[in-house]
Amino acid sequence: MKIYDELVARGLIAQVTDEDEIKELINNGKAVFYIGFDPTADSLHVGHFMALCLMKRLQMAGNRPIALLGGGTGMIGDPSGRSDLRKMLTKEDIDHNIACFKKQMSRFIEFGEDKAMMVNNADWLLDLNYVEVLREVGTCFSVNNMLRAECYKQRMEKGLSFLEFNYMIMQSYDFYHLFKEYGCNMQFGGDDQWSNMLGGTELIRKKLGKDAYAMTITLLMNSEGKKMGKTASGAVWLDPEKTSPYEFYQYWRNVGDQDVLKCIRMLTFLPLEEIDAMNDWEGSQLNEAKDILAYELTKLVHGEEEAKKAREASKALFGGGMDSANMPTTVLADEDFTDGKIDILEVLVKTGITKSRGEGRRLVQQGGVSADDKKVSDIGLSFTSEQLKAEPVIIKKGKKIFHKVQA
RNA sequence: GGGUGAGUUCCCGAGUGGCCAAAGGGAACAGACUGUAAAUCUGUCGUCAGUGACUUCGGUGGUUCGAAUCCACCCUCACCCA
Repeated sequence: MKIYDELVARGLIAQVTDEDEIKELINNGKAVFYIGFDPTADSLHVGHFMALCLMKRLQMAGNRPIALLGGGTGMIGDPSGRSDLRKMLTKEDIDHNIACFKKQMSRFIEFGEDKAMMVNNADWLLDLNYVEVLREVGTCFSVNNMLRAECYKQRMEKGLSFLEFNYMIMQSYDFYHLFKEYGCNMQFGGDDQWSNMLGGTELIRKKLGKDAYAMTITLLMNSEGKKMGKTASGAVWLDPEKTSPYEFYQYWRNVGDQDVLKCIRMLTFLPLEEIDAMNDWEGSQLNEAKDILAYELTKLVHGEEEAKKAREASKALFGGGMDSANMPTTVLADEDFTDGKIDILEVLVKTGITKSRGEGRRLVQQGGVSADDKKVSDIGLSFTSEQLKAEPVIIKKGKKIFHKVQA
Protein backbone atom coordinates (compact mmCIF):
# COMPACT_ATOMS: atom_id res chain seq x y z
CA MET A 1 0.00 0.00 0.00
CA LYS A 2 1.30 3.40 -0.94
CA ILE A 3 1.85 5.98 1.73
CA TYR A 4 -1.03 8.19 0.71
CA ASP A 5 -3.53 5.38 0.90
CA GLU A 6 -2.15 4.33 4.21
CA LEU A 7 -2.65 7.83 5.59
CA VAL A 8 -6.21 7.75 4.34
CA ALA A 9 -6.80 4.31 5.81
CA ARG A 10 -5.52 5.50 9.15
CA GLY A 11 -7.91 8.38 9.07
CA LEU A 12 -5.13 10.90 9.31
CA ILE A 13 -6.02 13.12 6.41
CA ALA A 14 -8.52 15.87 6.96
CA GLN A 15 -8.25 18.24 4.02
CA VAL A 16 -6.05 18.49 0.94
CA THR A 17 -5.65 21.17 -1.69
CA ASP A 18 -5.12 18.86 -4.64
CA GLU A 19 -5.47 15.19 -3.92
CA ASP A 20 -4.04 13.81 -7.15
CA GLU A 21 -0.99 16.02 -7.12
CA ILE A 22 -0.27 15.37 -3.45
CA LYS A 23 -0.67 11.65 -3.88
CA GLU A 24 1.73 11.70 -6.80
CA LEU A 25 4.31 13.69 -4.89
CA ILE A 26 4.37 11.86 -1.60
CA ASN A 27 3.94 8.39 -3.03
CA ASN A 28 7.02 8.92 -5.13
CA GLY A 29 9.12 10.61 -2.52
CA LYS A 30 9.14 13.90 -4.35
CA ALA A 31 7.75 16.06 -1.61
CA VAL A 32 9.75 18.53 0.39
CA PHE A 33 7.32 19.36 3.13
CA TYR A 34 7.26 21.35 6.28
CA ILE A 35 5.35 21.29 9.50
CA GLY A 36 5.47 24.23 11.86
CA PHE A 37 5.69 24.00 15.62
CA ASP A 38 5.14 27.09 17.67
CA PRO A 39 7.04 27.03 20.96
CA THR A 40 4.06 27.75 23.19
CA ALA A 41 5.21 25.52 26.05
CA ASP A 42 8.37 23.85 27.27
CA SER A 43 7.32 20.44 26.06
CA LEU A 44 5.68 18.89 23.05
CA HIS A 45 2.28 17.34 23.47
CA VAL A 46 0.20 14.71 21.76
CA GLY A 47 -0.84 16.96 18.90
CA HIS A 48 2.79 17.60 18.10
CA PHE A 49 3.42 13.92 18.39
CA MET A 50 0.92 13.19 15.64
CA ALA A 51 2.61 15.70 13.42
CA LEU A 52 6.00 14.18 14.14
CA CYS A 53 4.68 10.74 13.35
CA LEU A 54 3.34 11.98 10.07
CA MET A 55 6.73 13.44 9.39
CA LYS A 56 8.31 10.12 10.10
CA ARG A 57 5.90 8.19 7.93
CA LEU A 58 6.55 10.50 5.02
CA GLN A 59 10.24 10.42 5.63
CA MET A 60 10.17 6.65 5.51
CA ALA A 61 8.42 6.96 2.16
CA GLY A 62 11.35 8.94 0.86
CA ASN A 63 10.16 12.49 1.31
CA ARG A 64 12.18 15.30 2.81
CA PRO A 65 10.80 16.82 6.00
CA ILE A 66 11.46 20.26 7.34
CA ALA A 67 10.59 20.90 10.95
CA LEU A 68 9.97 24.56 11.40
CA LEU A 69 10.27 26.02 14.84
CA GLY A 70 8.21 29.11 15.37
CA GLY A 71 10.67 31.41 17.02
CA GLY A 72 9.16 34.25 15.02
CA THR A 73 5.51 33.24 14.84
CA GLY A 74 5.63 32.41 18.54
CA MET A 75 6.12 36.11 19.12
CA ILE A 76 2.70 36.67 17.61
CA GLY A 77 0.56 33.74 18.68
CA ASP A 78 -1.83 31.83 16.50
CA PRO A 79 -5.44 32.79 17.17
CA SER A 80 -6.79 29.73 15.33
CA GLY A 81 -9.15 27.71 17.42
CA ARG A 82 -8.74 29.90 20.43
CA SER A 83 -11.43 31.92 22.07
CA ASP A 84 -9.10 34.52 23.51
CA LEU A 85 -5.68 36.05 23.20
CA ARG A 86 -2.81 33.78 24.04
CA LYS A 87 -0.55 34.73 26.83
CA MET A 88 2.22 36.71 25.23
CA LEU A 89 5.52 34.94 25.43
CA THR A 90 8.78 36.68 26.06
CA LYS A 91 11.79 36.17 23.86
CA GLU A 92 13.40 34.21 26.70
CA ASP A 93 10.40 31.89 27.08
CA ILE A 94 10.45 31.23 23.39
CA ASP A 95 14.15 30.46 23.28
CA HIS A 96 13.81 28.14 26.22
CA ASN A 97 10.84 26.36 24.69
CA ILE A 98 12.60 25.99 21.39
CA ALA A 99 15.54 24.36 23.09
CA CYS A 100 13.16 21.90 24.76
CA PHE A 101 11.38 21.18 21.49
CA LYS A 102 14.61 20.54 19.68
CA LYS A 103 15.70 18.02 22.23
CA GLN A 104 12.45 16.12 22.12
CA MET A 105 12.11 16.21 18.37
CA SER A 106 15.47 14.75 17.66
CA ARG A 107 14.36 11.61 19.48
CA PHE A 108 11.69 10.99 16.87
CA ILE A 109 13.13 12.33 13.69
CA GLU A 110 16.58 12.01 12.27
CA PHE A 111 17.98 15.36 11.37
CA GLY A 112 21.01 16.04 9.25
CA GLU A 113 22.37 16.17 5.74
CA ASP A 114 19.97 14.46 3.38
CA LYS A 115 17.72 13.75 6.30
CA ALA A 116 15.23 16.01 7.96
CA MET A 117 15.93 19.71 8.29
CA MET A 118 15.23 21.94 11.18
CA VAL A 119 14.74 25.65 10.70
CA ASN A 120 13.60 28.51 12.85
CA ASN A 121 11.43 31.21 11.36
CA ALA A 122 12.91 33.73 13.75
CA ASP A 123 15.82 33.72 11.32
CA TRP A 124 13.83 35.43 8.61
CA LEU A 125 10.76 36.86 10.30
CA LEU A 126 12.39 38.92 13.00
CA ASP A 127 14.39 41.02 10.61
CA LEU A 128 11.59 41.86 8.25
CA ASN A 129 11.01 45.48 7.56
CA TYR A 130 7.42 46.44 8.11
CA VAL A 131 6.87 48.62 5.09
CA GLU A 132 8.80 46.32 2.81
CA VAL A 133 6.70 43.37 3.88
CA LEU A 134 3.52 45.29 3.39
CA ARG A 135 4.58 46.16 -0.14
CA GLU A 136 5.92 42.73 -0.90
CA VAL A 137 3.16 40.49 0.35
CA GLY A 138 0.50 42.78 1.76
CA THR A 139 -0.95 43.27 -1.67
CA CYS A 140 -1.51 39.53 -1.97
CA PHE A 141 -3.90 39.32 0.93
CA SER A 142 -7.49 40.36 0.78
CA VAL A 143 -8.71 41.51 4.15
CA ASN A 144 -12.20 40.61 3.04
CA ASN A 145 -11.11 37.04 2.52
CA MET A 146 -9.11 36.90 5.69
CA LEU A 147 -12.07 38.01 7.70
CA ARG A 148 -14.07 35.20 6.23
CA ALA A 149 -11.44 32.61 7.16
CA GLU A 150 -12.66 29.91 9.47
CA CYS A 151 -9.83 30.42 11.93
CA TYR A 152 -10.88 33.99 12.62
CA LYS A 153 -14.60 33.39 12.66
CA GLN A 154 -15.04 32.58 16.28
CA ARG A 155 -12.83 35.49 17.14
CA MET A 156 -14.98 37.95 15.27
CA GLU A 157 -17.39 37.93 18.17
CA LYS A 158 -14.96 37.90 21.04
CA GLY A 159 -12.43 40.19 19.49
CA LEU A 160 -9.24 39.78 17.58
CA SER A 161 -6.21 41.98 17.94
CA PHE A 162 -4.23 43.20 14.97
CA LEU A 163 -1.23 41.30 16.30
CA GLU A 164 -2.98 37.99 15.99
CA PHE A 165 -4.62 38.95 12.74
CA ASN A 166 -1.16 39.03 11.23
CA TYR A 167 -0.41 35.47 12.21
CA MET A 168 -1.79 34.14 8.97
CA ILE A 169 0.45 36.44 6.99
CA MET A 170 3.52 35.35 8.89
CA GLN A 171 2.73 31.70 8.41
CA SER A 172 2.09 32.27 4.73
CA TYR A 173 5.38 34.09 4.50
CA ASP A 174 7.11 31.07 6.04
CA PHE A 175 5.80 28.79 3.35
CA TYR A 176 6.75 31.28 0.65
CA HIS A 177 10.22 31.61 2.12
CA LEU A 178 10.76 27.85 2.39
CA PHE A 179 9.47 27.36 -1.11
CA LYS A 180 12.02 29.77 -2.50
CA GLU A 181 14.84 28.71 -0.23
CA TYR A 182 14.49 24.92 -0.15
CA GLY A 183 11.96 24.07 -2.82
CA CYS A 184 9.50 23.16 -0.11
CA ASN A 185 6.35 22.34 -2.01
CA MET A 186 4.04 21.16 0.72
CA GLN A 187 2.86 22.06 4.12
CA PHE A 188 1.20 19.83 6.66
CA GLY A 189 -0.39 20.74 9.91
CA GLY A 190 -3.33 20.32 12.21
CA ASP A 191 -6.72 20.85 10.70
CA ASP A 192 -7.11 24.10 12.59
CA GLN A 193 -4.26 25.41 10.47
CA TRP A 194 -6.12 25.04 7.21
CA SER A 195 -6.77 28.69 6.52
CA ASN A 196 -3.25 29.69 7.45
CA MET A 197 -1.87 27.07 5.13
CA LEU A 198 -4.05 28.13 2.27
CA GLY A 199 -2.71 31.62 2.80
CA GLY A 200 0.72 30.22 2.00
CA THR A 201 -0.26 28.39 -1.16
CA GLU A 202 -2.08 31.49 -2.38
CA LEU A 203 0.90 33.68 -1.68
CA ILE A 204 3.21 31.38 -3.59
CA ARG A 205 0.84 31.29 -6.50
CA LYS A 206 0.49 35.05 -6.59
CA LYS A 207 4.13 35.90 -6.07
CA LEU A 208 5.79 33.13 -8.03
CA GLY A 209 3.05 31.77 -10.21
CA LYS A 210 3.83 28.29 -8.94
CA ASP A 211 1.80 25.62 -7.22
CA ALA A 212 2.36 24.46 -3.70
CA TYR A 213 0.17 22.13 -1.73
CA ALA A 214 -1.25 21.79 1.70
CA MET A 215 -2.72 18.96 3.65
CA THR A 216 -4.10 18.84 7.16
CA ILE A 217 -4.13 16.09 9.72
CA THR A 218 -7.35 15.15 11.42
CA LEU A 219 -7.46 16.52 14.92
CA LEU A 220 -7.63 13.75 17.44
CA MET A 221 -11.02 14.04 19.06
CA ASN A 222 -12.76 11.65 21.38
CA SER A 223 -16.28 10.45 20.85
CA GLU A 224 -17.60 13.43 22.78
CA GLY A 225 -15.98 15.78 20.33
CA LYS A 226 -13.31 16.98 22.69
CA LYS A 227 -9.66 17.24 21.83
CA MET A 228 -7.75 14.30 23.14
CA GLY A 229 -4.51 14.56 24.99
CA LYS A 230 -5.90 16.83 27.64
CA THR A 231 -6.57 16.06 31.25
CA ALA A 232 -8.19 18.15 33.92
CA SER A 233 -4.79 19.32 35.03
CA GLY A 234 -3.60 20.19 31.54
CA ALA A 235 -2.08 18.57 28.53
CA VAL A 236 -0.54 15.14 28.33
CA TRP A 237 3.08 16.07 27.76
CA LEU A 238 5.80 14.11 26.08
CA ASP A 239 8.37 15.32 28.57
CA PRO A 240 8.68 12.59 31.24
CA GLU A 241 9.32 15.27 33.84
CA LYS A 242 5.95 16.80 33.16
CA THR A 243 3.94 13.66 32.48
CA SER A 244 5.57 10.54 33.79
CA PRO A 245 5.65 7.47 31.55
CA TYR A 246 3.27 5.82 33.98
CA GLU A 247 0.77 8.66 33.79
CA PHE A 248 1.20 8.74 30.05
CA TYR A 249 0.49 5.04 29.84
CA GLN A 250 -2.51 5.37 32.09
CA TYR A 251 -3.98 8.17 30.01
CA TRP A 252 -4.17 5.92 26.98
CA ARG A 253 -5.09 2.87 29.01
CA ASN A 254 -8.18 4.77 30.09
CA VAL A 255 -9.56 5.98 26.77
CA GLY A 256 -13.18 5.26 26.08
CA ASP A 257 -14.21 2.13 24.18
CA GLN A 258 -15.29 4.11 21.21
CA ASP A 259 -11.96 5.81 20.81
CA VAL A 260 -9.49 2.95 21.12
CA LEU A 261 -9.38 1.77 17.55
CA LYS A 262 -9.28 5.26 16.19
CA CYS A 263 -6.33 6.07 18.41
CA ILE A 264 -4.45 2.92 17.53
CA ARG A 265 -5.00 3.61 13.88
CA MET A 266 -3.93 7.21 14.01
CA LEU A 267 -1.16 7.13 16.56
CA THR A 268 0.67 3.84 16.33
CA PHE A 269 2.81 2.31 13.63
CA LEU A 270 1.15 -1.10 13.92
CA PRO A 271 0.40 -2.58 10.50
CA LEU A 272 -3.09 -1.88 9.27
CA GLU A 273 -3.95 -5.56 8.89
CA GLU A 274 -3.25 -6.06 12.55
CA ILE A 275 -5.46 -3.14 13.45
CA ASP A 276 -8.26 -4.24 11.18
CA ALA A 277 -8.27 -7.56 12.97
CA MET A 278 -9.22 -5.72 16.14
CA ASN A 279 -12.24 -4.15 14.54
CA ASP A 280 -14.79 -6.46 16.05
CA TRP A 281 -13.21 -6.73 19.45
CA GLU A 282 -15.47 -5.88 22.30
CA GLY A 283 -15.77 -6.33 26.03
CA SER A 284 -12.67 -7.60 27.74
CA GLN A 285 -10.91 -8.05 24.45
CA LEU A 286 -11.37 -4.40 23.67
CA ASN A 287 -9.91 -3.74 27.06
CA GLU A 288 -6.80 -5.49 25.78
CA ALA A 289 -6.71 -3.19 22.80
CA LYS A 290 -6.33 -0.33 25.26
CA ASP A 291 -3.31 -2.01 26.72
CA ILE A 292 -1.86 -2.33 23.23
CA LEU A 293 -2.53 1.32 22.53
CA ALA A 294 -1.02 2.45 25.80
CA TYR A 295 2.01 0.26 25.43
CA GLU A 296 2.73 1.12 21.83
CA LEU A 297 2.45 4.82 22.42
CA THR A 298 4.52 4.80 25.57
CA LYS A 299 7.13 2.84 23.68
CA LEU A 300 7.21 5.37 20.88
CA VAL A 301 7.47 8.31 23.20
CA HIS A 302 9.51 7.02 26.11
CA GLY A 303 11.23 3.96 24.74
CA GLU A 304 10.66 0.27 25.19
CA GLU A 305 12.11 0.01 28.64
CA GLU A 306 9.91 2.70 30.11
CA ALA A 307 6.90 1.28 28.36
CA LYS A 308 7.51 -2.11 29.92
CA LYS A 309 7.91 -0.58 33.32
CA ALA A 310 4.72 1.40 32.98
CA ARG A 311 2.83 -1.63 31.80
CA GLU A 312 4.15 -3.76 34.61
CA ALA A 313 3.37 -1.17 37.22
CA SER A 314 -0.10 -0.84 35.85
CA LYS A 315 -0.73 -4.54 35.70
CA ALA A 316 0.59 -5.09 39.17
CA LEU A 317 -1.53 -2.35 40.66
CA PHE A 318 -4.72 -3.16 38.88
CA GLY A 319 -4.15 -6.85 39.18
CA GLY A 320 -4.37 -6.34 42.91
CA GLY A 321 -0.68 -6.70 43.61
CA MET A 322 1.26 -3.99 45.29
CA ASP A 323 4.34 -3.75 43.19
CA SER A 324 5.53 -0.35 44.15
CA ALA A 325 8.64 -0.25 42.03
CA ASN A 326 7.44 2.19 39.39
CA MET A 327 4.92 4.11 41.38
CA PRO A 328 4.99 7.86 41.91
CA THR A 329 6.74 8.36 45.22
CA THR A 330 7.03 11.09 47.78
CA VAL A 331 9.78 11.08 50.33
CA LEU A 332 8.84 13.04 53.42
CA ALA A 333 11.41 15.15 55.19
CA ASP A 334 11.81 15.34 58.94
CA GLU A 335 10.20 18.75 59.07
CA ASP A 336 7.03 17.32 57.59
CA PHE A 337 6.45 15.54 60.86
CA THR A 338 5.06 17.12 63.99
CA ASP A 339 6.16 15.34 67.14
CA GLY A 340 7.37 12.55 64.91
CA LYS A 341 3.95 12.09 63.38
CA ILE A 342 2.08 13.11 60.27
CA ASP A 343 -1.64 12.68 59.76
CA ILE A 344 -3.32 11.24 56.73
CA LEU A 345 -4.73 14.58 55.55
CA GLU A 346 -1.28 16.11 55.55
CA VAL A 347 0.08 13.14 53.67
CA LEU A 348 -2.58 13.59 51.00
CA VAL A 349 -1.61 17.22 50.58
CA LYS A 350 2.12 16.58 50.62
CA THR A 351 1.84 13.97 47.92
CA GLY A 352 -0.31 16.26 45.82
CA ILE A 353 -3.17 13.78 45.86
CA THR A 354 -5.43 16.46 47.25
CA LYS A 355 -5.09 20.21 47.06
CA SER A 356 -6.23 20.92 50.58
CA ARG A 357 -6.88 19.22 53.87
CA GLY A 358 -10.57 19.87 53.43
CA GLU A 359 -10.62 18.01 50.15
CA GLY A 360 -8.76 15.16 51.79
CA ARG A 361 -11.17 15.12 54.68
CA ARG A 362 -14.14 14.80 52.37
CA LEU A 363 -12.40 12.14 50.37
CA VAL A 364 -11.73 10.06 53.47
CA GLN A 365 -15.25 10.56 54.71
CA GLN A 366 -16.56 9.30 51.41
CA GLY A 367 -14.38 6.25 51.60
CA GLY A 368 -12.10 7.23 48.79
CA VAL A 369 -8.73 6.69 50.42
CA SER A 370 -6.87 3.52 51.24
CA ALA A 371 -3.54 3.00 52.94
CA ASP A 372 -1.84 -0.26 52.13
CA ASP A 373 -5.07 -1.51 50.63
CA LYS A 374 -7.08 -0.90 53.78
CA LYS A 375 -9.78 1.71 53.57
CA VAL A 376 -9.04 4.72 55.75
CA SER A 377 -12.09 5.45 57.85
CA ASP A 378 -10.57 7.74 60.45
CA ILE A 379 -9.45 11.23 59.45
CA GLY A 380 -7.24 11.22 62.50
CA LEU A 381 -5.10 8.39 61.23
CA SER A 382 -1.45 9.25 61.40
CA PHE A 383 1.91 7.76 60.64
CA THR A 384 5.10 8.05 62.59
CA SER A 385 8.36 8.88 61.01
CA GLU A 386 9.90 5.60 62.20
CA GLN A 387 7.06 3.69 60.64
CA LEU A 388 7.56 5.33 57.27
CA LYS A 389 11.28 5.00 57.43
CA ALA A 390 10.96 1.31 58.08
CA GLU A 391 8.40 0.65 55.42
CA PRO A 392 6.73 2.84 52.81
CA VAL A 393 2.97 3.16 52.81
CA ILE A 394 0.97 2.97 49.62
CA ILE A 395 -1.80 5.49 49.49
CA LYS A 396 -4.57 4.89 47.05
CA LYS A 397 -7.14 7.42 46.01
CA GLY A 398 -10.16 6.03 44.32
CA LYS A 399 -9.32 3.15 42.09
CA LYS A 400 -6.64 4.54 39.89
CA ILE A 401 -4.35 6.84 41.78
CA PHE A 402 -1.51 5.20 43.64
CA HIS A 403 1.23 6.91 45.53
CA LYS A 404 4.05 5.59 47.62
CA VAL A 405 5.00 7.52 50.73
CA GLN A 406 8.17 7.06 52.68
CA ALA A 407 10.36 8.97 55.03
C1' G B 1 -12.34 60.59 20.08
C1' G B 2 -18.07 60.07 21.46
C1' G B 3 -22.03 56.72 23.19
C1' U B 4 -23.80 52.02 25.29
C1' G B 5 -22.92 47.57 27.80
C1' A B 6 -19.90 43.96 30.27
C1' G B 7 -15.84 41.85 33.72
C1' U B 8 -18.67 36.76 39.63
C1' U B 9 -15.65 30.97 42.52
C1' C B 10 -12.13 25.58 36.92
C1' C B 11 -15.79 27.08 32.61
C1' C B 12 -20.74 29.02 31.38
C1' G B 13 -23.88 31.90 34.19
C1' A B 14 -27.65 33.93 38.23
C1' G B 15 -27.18 37.44 41.99
C1' U B 16 -28.05 44.81 42.16
C1' G B 17 -27.11 46.67 50.38
C1' G B 18 -27.78 42.15 55.26
C1' C B 19 -31.38 35.64 54.39
C1' C B 20 -24.14 35.26 49.94
C1' A B 21 -18.90 31.19 50.15
C1' A B 22 -22.68 33.33 46.48
C1' A B 23 -28.68 29.89 42.49
C1' G B 24 -28.48 26.76 38.10
C1' G B 25 -25.73 24.04 34.48
C1' G B 26 -21.15 21.89 32.79
C1' A B 27 -16.47 19.94 34.03
C1' A B 28 -13.98 17.44 37.97
C1' C B 29 -13.57 14.04 42.26
C1' A B 30 -15.42 9.97 45.49
C1' G B 31 -19.10 5.88 46.54
C1' A B 32 -22.44 1.99 44.32
C1' C B 33 -22.48 -0.82 39.62
C1' U B 34 -18.41 -2.39 36.15
C1' G B 35 -14.08 -4.20 32.03
C1' U B 36 -8.66 0.74 34.65
C1' A B 37 -14.68 1.88 29.21
C1' A B 38 -19.56 4.05 28.70
C1' A B 39 -24.30 4.79 30.91
C1' U B 40 -26.99 5.31 35.55
C1' C B 41 -27.90 6.53 40.72
C1' U B 42 -25.82 8.96 45.35
C1' G B 43 -22.54 12.33 47.59
C1' U B 44 -18.79 16.28 47.30
C1' C B 45 -17.01 20.47 44.87
C1' G B 46 -13.04 28.51 48.52
C1' U B 47 -9.49 27.76 52.97
C1' C B 48 -8.92 26.37 58.06
C1' A B 49 -10.88 24.57 62.29
C1' G B 50 -16.21 21.87 62.72
C1' U B 51 -22.58 23.93 65.81
C1' G B 52 -17.63 28.88 63.99
C1' A B 53 -13.69 31.86 61.78
C1' C B 54 -11.14 33.59 57.54
C1' U B 55 -10.17 34.94 52.21
C1' U B 56 -12.94 35.69 47.40
C1' C B 57 -17.03 38.45 43.02
C1' G B 58 -11.46 43.14 37.18
C1' G B 59 -8.10 46.95 40.31
C1' U B 60 -7.60 50.97 43.93
C1' G B 61 -9.89 54.06 47.20
C1' G B 62 -14.62 55.67 49.47
C1' U B 63 -19.92 55.66 51.57
C1' U B 64 -22.29 52.36 55.31
C1' C B 65 -23.27 49.21 61.57
C1' G B 66 -22.85 46.03 57.06
C1' A B 67 -20.74 45.94 49.94
C1' A B 68 -20.32 41.02 44.69
C1' U B 69 -24.28 44.61 45.10
C1' C B 70 -23.92 52.02 46.11
C1' C B 71 -20.07 56.15 44.72
C1' A B 72 -15.20 57.85 42.47
C1' C B 73 -11.10 56.91 39.64
C1' C B 74 -8.47 53.27 36.86
C1' C B 75 -7.71 48.70 33.82
C1' U B 76 -9.62 45.15 30.18
C1' C B 77 -13.21 43.75 26.58
C1' A B 78 -17.57 43.91 23.24
C1' C B 79 -21.16 46.70 20.37
C1' C B 80 -22.67 51.35 17.89
C1' C B 81 -20.99 56.24 15.92
C1' A B 82 -16.42 58.80 13.95
